[in-house]
Amino acid sequence: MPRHQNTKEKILESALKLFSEKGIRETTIKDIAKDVGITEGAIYRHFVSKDQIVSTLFSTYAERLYEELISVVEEKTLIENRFFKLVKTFLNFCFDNPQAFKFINLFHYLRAEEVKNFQNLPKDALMKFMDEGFKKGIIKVRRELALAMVVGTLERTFLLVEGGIIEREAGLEEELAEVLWKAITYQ
Amino acid sequence: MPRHQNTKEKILESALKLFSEKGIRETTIKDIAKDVGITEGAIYRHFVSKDQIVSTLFSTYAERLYEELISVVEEKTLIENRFFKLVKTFLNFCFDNPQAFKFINLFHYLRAEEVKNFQNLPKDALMKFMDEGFKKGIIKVRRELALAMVVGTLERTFLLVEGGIIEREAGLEEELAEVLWKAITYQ
Amino acid sequence: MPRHQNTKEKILESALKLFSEKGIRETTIKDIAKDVGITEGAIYRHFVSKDQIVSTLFSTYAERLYEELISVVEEKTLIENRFFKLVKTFLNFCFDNPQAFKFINLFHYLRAEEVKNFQNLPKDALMKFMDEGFKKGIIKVRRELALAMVVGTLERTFLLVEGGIIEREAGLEEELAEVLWKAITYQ
Amino acid sequence: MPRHQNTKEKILESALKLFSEKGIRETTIKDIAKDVGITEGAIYRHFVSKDQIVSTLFSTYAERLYEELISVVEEKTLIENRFFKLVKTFLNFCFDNPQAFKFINLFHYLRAEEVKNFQNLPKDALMKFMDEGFKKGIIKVRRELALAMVVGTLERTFLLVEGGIIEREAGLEEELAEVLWKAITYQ
DNA sequence: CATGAATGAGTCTTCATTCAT
DNA sequence: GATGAATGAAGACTCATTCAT
Repeated sequence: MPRHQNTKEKILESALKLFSEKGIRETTIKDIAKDVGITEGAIYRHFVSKDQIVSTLFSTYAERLYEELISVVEEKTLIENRFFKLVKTFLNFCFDNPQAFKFINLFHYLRAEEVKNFQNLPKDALMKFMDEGFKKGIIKVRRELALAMVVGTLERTFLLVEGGIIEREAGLEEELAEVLWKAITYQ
Repeated sequence: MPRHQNTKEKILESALKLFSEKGIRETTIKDIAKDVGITEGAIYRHFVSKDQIVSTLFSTYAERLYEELISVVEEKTLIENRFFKLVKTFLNFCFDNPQAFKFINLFHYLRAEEVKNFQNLPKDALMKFMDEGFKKGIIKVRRELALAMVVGTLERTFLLVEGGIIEREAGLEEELAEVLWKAITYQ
Repeated sequence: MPRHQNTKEKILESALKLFSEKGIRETTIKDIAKDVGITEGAIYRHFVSKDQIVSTLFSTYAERLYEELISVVEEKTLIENRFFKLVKTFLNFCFDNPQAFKFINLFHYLRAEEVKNFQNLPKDALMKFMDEGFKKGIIKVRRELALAMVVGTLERTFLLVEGGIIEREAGLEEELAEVLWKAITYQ
Repeated sequence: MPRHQNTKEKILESALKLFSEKGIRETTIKDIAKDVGITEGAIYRHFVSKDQIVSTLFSTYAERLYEELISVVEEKTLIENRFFKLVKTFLNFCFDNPQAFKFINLFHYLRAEEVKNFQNLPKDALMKFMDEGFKKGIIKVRRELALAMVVGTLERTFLLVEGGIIEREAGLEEELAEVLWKAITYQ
């Protein structure tokens, strides 16, 4: 009868892994419990419901990505430098937390309405950046399209890397950042 | 949009609607039957299982989009013209069949492994195009990144339109096509 | 695989029996299903929840007793005759539906608050009678106490018969009616 | 009403309150522990099981009421006086320990069989009294019915007071005692 | 004595699927 | 082809009880 010190963390970890691999509904509490190495009932000492686990994961990781992005956006450096750093930060987050990133996307698909209840979403940070660039006349494409382009490209790149179609090699971030920067700032 | 030809079609139509709105697992056979206006048992006259409905929907729509794209790719016209037409075709498909497009994406998230069993996926058509453009030296960005950029941008644009963040106005397709074309062909 | 014509009735019957014998919470859906001869899932084709079974039983029997009592109360006969008939009706109901009567009492103990949502409760019929008798000056004890006396005595008599302490012999109703009538109409 | 002497007493107090308010099965060990201000495990330092708490409460209060009643029954005073005192004692117990009285009744409904294992139940004291009165020719109604009448009336009066239908005013006991005494001793 | 995490056996409920009609 | 009652295998959640600390 093991007594873990950090069961709550382990539950979140296992849940994230399973949710991102199989889907939320298709992952059972039993699956999670088994992965953690405890019994189903024990889960409920740490979370009141499966849904709370789901919400906790979403808000945790969505906010974490937002924080990382917004701190770059708010740096007092040249906008172009910040853009390059932003792309790097975004992709690093994806590759460092592939399960979290997939889960965030899945959550958006399955709980579109619920997403609106959360604040500080990653796209808010990026939108702020596009806003600034557009107002300063540096970004030429209107900010919504610039957002779609940057987020869409980075997200799809990540998925293609995951799918084995793109190889993750050094310099990928710079390559993408450069292409994207030109794309949104062309004269 | 076909109108209630026969029961089998109606089932697929209702299922697609519900799957895209609520998710696959969260839509029951009863939900579908009720939406069609028949009873649960009747569904099984037309499909051997819920899973068959899911697979049928995926292959139908993934293939339909592929067909539309490949027919443009294989046209004997100037590559730039084909690119503009490709963007238009892709976005038209999304906006004409938003449920189908959302469902295809959802399927990719929940059944990543299964997707590999299908042939003629939309990305294959686009990949073929990028391949040609890259070999001809017109597309400068390597084809995988060009694919990520185009697909990602278009997909994300659709989602932002759905989310009410981008407005769908006339000229949107041209605007995007232009930006994307420049982005992947910059010298 | 038997197909019953009146499964819903059988469920109510089995549930009433088990609830009155063991209590509501201590009777499981499985117990009921087993008693009916079906599986647990089948219960839910007829009732949306266990609670609906409970409520249905309460309202059915509470109302049935009320109907029987009120029809006597509203007869156009001598008040004393009506009283005798009322006692007989009440006891007959108890002895004919001992499970229902026990269940009604149990429900009162466990769901006191919920009882207030129901209309046409047995006590309302009796209260109406006491009211009339008191206003006419025939019943001397104030109506609330008369109600307590009559209901309390009859209920307790039933329970003592059930417990084997009182024997249910012919004339019991008249004996009780006589004593109670004297008790509430003494000069 | 004793005030928090020791943990064991506090547990019994909280359990009695919760059982009478919500029911036995619907009150959890955690509920009790929280009400006492300790944790679940601590309960088991004082009682081997939830059931032991239940039994302890029943025997404690059933016996307490029995003791109070029997001591009146066995007084060497005029039978009529003792009857009046008996009614007062019974009602006082109800009003002073409403939770205990409700719990005793609930226990009777849910554990009818088990009740037979207990000795010195309240009704035994009253039965002894009725027996004496009947043998002496003072009580004219046979003792079982007299018991049903007295217990039923008092119990129902208590419940109607609890339900807000009868007001508990000074003299209520005498009023009831008088009516009941006449009822069981009429010529 | 007390804590509270964990167990494990339920309990209610859901739902894809079957099948008698 | 259609119906809808029934099955049966989960699934989420509960809770009395145990036990390491």
